[in-house]
Amino acid sequence: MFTFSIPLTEPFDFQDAITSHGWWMLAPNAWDPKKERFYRTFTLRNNATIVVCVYMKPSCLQVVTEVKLTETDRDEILHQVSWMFRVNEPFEPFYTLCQTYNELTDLPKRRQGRLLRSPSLFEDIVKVLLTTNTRWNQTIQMAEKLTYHLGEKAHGFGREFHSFPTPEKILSAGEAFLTEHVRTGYRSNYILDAAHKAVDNPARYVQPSSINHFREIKGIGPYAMNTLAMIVGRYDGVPVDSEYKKHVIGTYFNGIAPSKSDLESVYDKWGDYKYLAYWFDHYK
DNA sequence: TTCCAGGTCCCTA
DNA sequence: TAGGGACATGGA
Repeated sequence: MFTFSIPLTEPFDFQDAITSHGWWMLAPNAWDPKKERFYRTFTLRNNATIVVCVYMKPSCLQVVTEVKLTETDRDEILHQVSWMFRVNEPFEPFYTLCQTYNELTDLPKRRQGRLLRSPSLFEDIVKVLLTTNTRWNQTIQMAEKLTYHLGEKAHGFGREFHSFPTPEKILSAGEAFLTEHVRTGYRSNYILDAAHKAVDNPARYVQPSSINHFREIKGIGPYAMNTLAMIVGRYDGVPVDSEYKKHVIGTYFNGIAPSKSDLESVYDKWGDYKYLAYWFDHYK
C-alpha cells in the first residue's frame, strides 16, 4: 500500500461530501459506508488505469494505491482527487449566507455543502446526459454498462473495477454498440457528440475555463447546463427538472403550478448560491 | 397496454 | 418566441 495526503484548509464532512449528490452511485464510483472508504479508478495522461481508495483523517484526505506510482502519476491523482472533493473551493461565503438568513443552518455546523464531482468534465457531461428523461435506476444501469463494456478493467482492494471510458473509446465503439450494449437509447448520439467534441478539444474537457460551449453539445439543455455549472462551482442557476418542480410547487406554491418565472425565482435571494440552497432545501 | 421519468430537439405558426 | 410531438428504454 502507498499512501499520500491532501491537506485541507477547510475541514468538511467526508460522508456527506460523497452522499449529498447521487454521483457516488454511478460507476466507477464505489462507496463503503461502514468503513467510510471511497474507491474508484483514475485514468492518467499516459492512459494507465489506477484503482484508488480515499478516506478522511483530521485535516487531510488520505489517498491509497496498491501500486507504486511515479511522482508525476501521484501528483496527477492527487490533483484529480482534490478536484472531486472540491478541496480548493471556499464554502465560507455560502455558510455566511446560511447564517444571515438563519436557514440551512445545519450546513455550516456540520461542514456540509460539497457535491461530489467526477475527475474529468467529460465524465460529468456524459453522466448528466444519462440523467435526462429517465429514472435514476436507469441512469445507474447505463453508467454501469458504459464502464463495464468500454472501460479498462483494473483490480484493486480485493475487487474488480472498470475505468470510465475515454472519449476515444466511446467513439470507436460507435452508436450501434452504445444502443445495443449500454442501452442509452436516443442518448447514444448525444454521448457521441460529446465524445467527438472532447477529442477535438481535449483541454476544455478536463479543466474548465468557461463552460458556455457545452451548450453546443446535443442533449445539453438548460437543466444540464445549470447542473454542469454546479459541477464547476458556479451555483447561480437552479436545475429546473421534474424533481425541482415537484419540490418547489409542493413546498412553496401549495401544490399549484405557478408561472415559469415564479418557479425559477424561488431561490433568487441566494444570489451566487441558488443551486446549493435548492439542493439542501430539497434534501434536508 | 399505456404512461412517463432528475429533458431536449426540432418543427410550426 | 412559444407550443407541442417525438425520442429509446424499462419499470409500474
